[in-house]
Amino acid sequence: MPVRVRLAPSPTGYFHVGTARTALFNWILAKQDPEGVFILRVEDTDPERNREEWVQAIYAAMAWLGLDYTGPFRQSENAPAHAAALEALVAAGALYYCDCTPAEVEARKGARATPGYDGYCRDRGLARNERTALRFRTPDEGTIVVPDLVRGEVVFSLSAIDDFVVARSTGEALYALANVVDDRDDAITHVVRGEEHLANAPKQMMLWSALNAATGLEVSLPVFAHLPLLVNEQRKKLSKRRDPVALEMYRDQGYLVAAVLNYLALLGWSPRGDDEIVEMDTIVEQFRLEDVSHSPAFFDVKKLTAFNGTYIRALSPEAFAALCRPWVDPGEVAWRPAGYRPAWGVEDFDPDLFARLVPLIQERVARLDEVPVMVDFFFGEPAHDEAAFAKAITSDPAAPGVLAAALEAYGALGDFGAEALHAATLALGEARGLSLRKAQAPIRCAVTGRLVGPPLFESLALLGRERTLARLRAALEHAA
RNA sequence: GGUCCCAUCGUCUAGCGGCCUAGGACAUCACCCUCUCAAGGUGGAGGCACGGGUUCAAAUCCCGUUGGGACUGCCA
Repeated sequence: MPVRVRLAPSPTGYFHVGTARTALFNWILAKQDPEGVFILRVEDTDPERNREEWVQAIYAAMAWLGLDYTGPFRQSENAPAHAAALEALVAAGALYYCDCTPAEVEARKGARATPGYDGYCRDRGLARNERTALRFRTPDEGTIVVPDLVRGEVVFSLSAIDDFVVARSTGEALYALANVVDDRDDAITHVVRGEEHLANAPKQMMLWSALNAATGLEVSLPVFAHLPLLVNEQRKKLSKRRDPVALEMYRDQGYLVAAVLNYLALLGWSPRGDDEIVEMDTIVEQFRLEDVSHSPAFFDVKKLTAFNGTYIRALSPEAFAALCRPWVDPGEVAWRPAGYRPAWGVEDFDPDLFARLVPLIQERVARLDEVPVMVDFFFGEPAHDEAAFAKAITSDPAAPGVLAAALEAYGALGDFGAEALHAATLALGEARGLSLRKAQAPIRCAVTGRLVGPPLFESLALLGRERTLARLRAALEHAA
């Protein structure tokens, strides 16, 4: 039987990195089977919380990740099937109407050892009205075994599972029911999702069987796989409210999709051998649900960033330059990080110059959003960082002499190349008893506005004699 | 409270009874390289939560303790 898996996110907020990992694992499973199918099904059955912009965010995130799927489908599209399932289940006596308000249920809970709904309306024989929700009648004793490819067989005690609601008093199906009906209709073979859903599995299995019985169908149950949670430093489940979980944010910061995917794959799983930087083909080849870790994983941005740096350095200069465009080219680009515009204008940007800058910066950034500050002095006047200026120039008694000497030596250079600049600077430093390290500091600050940056002499050569000398002069004046 | 899950360096993990004086990666420290910053190279520090079993032999199996976590909605 071909693998049929699905991602079933609800459009109630940013696309979560945890959702991305779940998507990846599902996608891998489908890829491993020549006939495998990966479905994207947006679970939009809660009109109170869903927003159209969030469903668009799901599509955008999946597109960025490059995980191809069948769909997208929306759970709301299958509403007729949900209604039919409800009807069949009622007819079969698997469901009953309940008019208890949440407050009443809460009140009766009291100090009972097993809270939750107490089955008050089970045998009241209520008819449907505008105040009745539909509950599923669950067995009071016994156990149910959830087959889980990650954890083995998980045994649940039925006494702790209360009669849960499957339809609102408005008649609309709730997640509990809709999810099962959709999985059945989509012929899902493996339900692969986060561990927070583990407790839902026995309910879904019972519903699935009841549905088969009520409809005379014999659709086989899916097998489950509950992935370890992604947690924050406090070891709490990553939350949309307090943790940086929006996938979009990582894209905005200049993380490469390949790096993100590679890192995500390592959360709960690991490739054979000592290399953690691996191609997706290798991951698809080696991945097994049985090998997935059982314990929660901390989403470590530092490690992700290190991976990203590795991926950036592995890029061809051309590919790197192309990926940098949203951050450096003020002209028309297809996409730009939220809230970001280059600090320089279209007329100041020179793509050819940027191409020549690439070798100087590619190995110096771990994220694409670090690029602008490395190259800004090429496309505009250096930012006036007074703290840097004070440190490298004002507070250094030798600085004015160095700048003046550089002005003279650089002006006299026949060839304004990096090597010549290097030699000239070395010489003017030696003349003052300064190491190159000391001598380059005020020059770097005068020309780039910063204490750190790409290699100085290559930068000066690319900047050109005229602009270099102008900035040296300006710094000298500013210092005086 | 109840149900369920989990437990190897700070972090992510390898380990599936002897190959383990526990391997790798990120982070960290030192040194080398060096015009700043990186990158790169070399080396170091750092872990099997605890207590009982089982076994000739346990990080690996069993039980318990402790500690984390998820779920417990007319949300998904």
